[in-house]
Amino acid sequence: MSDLHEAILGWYDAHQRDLPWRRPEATPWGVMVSEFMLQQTPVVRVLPMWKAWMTRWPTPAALAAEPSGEAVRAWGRLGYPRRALRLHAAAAAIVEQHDGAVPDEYDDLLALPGVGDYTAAAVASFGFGRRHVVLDTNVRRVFARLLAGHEFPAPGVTKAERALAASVLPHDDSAAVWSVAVMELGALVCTAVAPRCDACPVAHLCAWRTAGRPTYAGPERKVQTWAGTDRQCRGRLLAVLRDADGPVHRSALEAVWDKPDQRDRALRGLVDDGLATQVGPDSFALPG
DNA sequence: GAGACGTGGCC
DNA sequence: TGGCCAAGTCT
Repeated sequence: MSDLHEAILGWYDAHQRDLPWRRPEATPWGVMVSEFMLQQTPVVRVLPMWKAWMTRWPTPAALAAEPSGEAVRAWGRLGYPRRALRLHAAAAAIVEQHDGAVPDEYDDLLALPGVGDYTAAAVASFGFGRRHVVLDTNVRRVFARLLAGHEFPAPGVTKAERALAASVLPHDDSAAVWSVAVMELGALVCTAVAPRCDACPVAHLCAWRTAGRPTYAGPERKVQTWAGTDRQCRGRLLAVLRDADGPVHRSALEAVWDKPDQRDRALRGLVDDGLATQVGPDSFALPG
């Protein structure tokens, strides 16, 4: 094992967080649910939701047996509620196509709704111990700095970047732990803002640090807009549906957004996306 | 490949 | 205070 691997695996062994989906008793389904919830969402906000979901829906079949609207409701304020819809659809596909067992093959995982390259690789690795390159925002940033000497990776994953990550992926059964260890290093030490190089186990090997931590010079990174957007409007409307016991009247939706055109557009969008249904001339609800 | 898609916390 | 950021996916 190289210095690089020994340093990062050793650091992980000593400093990893105790997260329930990483425990030995965690099931592949538990891993999969955690990966959906963790997409673009901090661990601290996922923890309570994951526990609630695993208690209520300990298997794909349990989730698939309920209406998709219940998944959306139980998603609460985690954000990106289409993830709840897709996780529900993925559970249904697992029941129908895989006898209720989360598939262990990358290609089978990738075919599920809401599962892209990252999630397929993560579930195969962390749920089944298989060997895959796992590229999330943490891993990409760690390798950009450590191996390429850049503060941040390029906006999109490049072939060279994937090849570089593959070149350091262990060939033995430590590959999955290696991937989660690099992710953890990115989450706790090699952070986007104010990285803690003084606490980094591979600072002595880091190309970015050796180069004097040059500031990012690549293409401008996209900034999310928020206030006043359709996205904010959708969030307001869906919150009303989610917090209601049954169908709500149009007036209850009108009360939370004062621009009629935008409100109507957002509501149509929610219906088109399957996050809401119109159940009467002027009433709406979560999908059944 | 750019843009849409939630939410909340931090410095 | 508000821009930035958090284990991405889909179109």
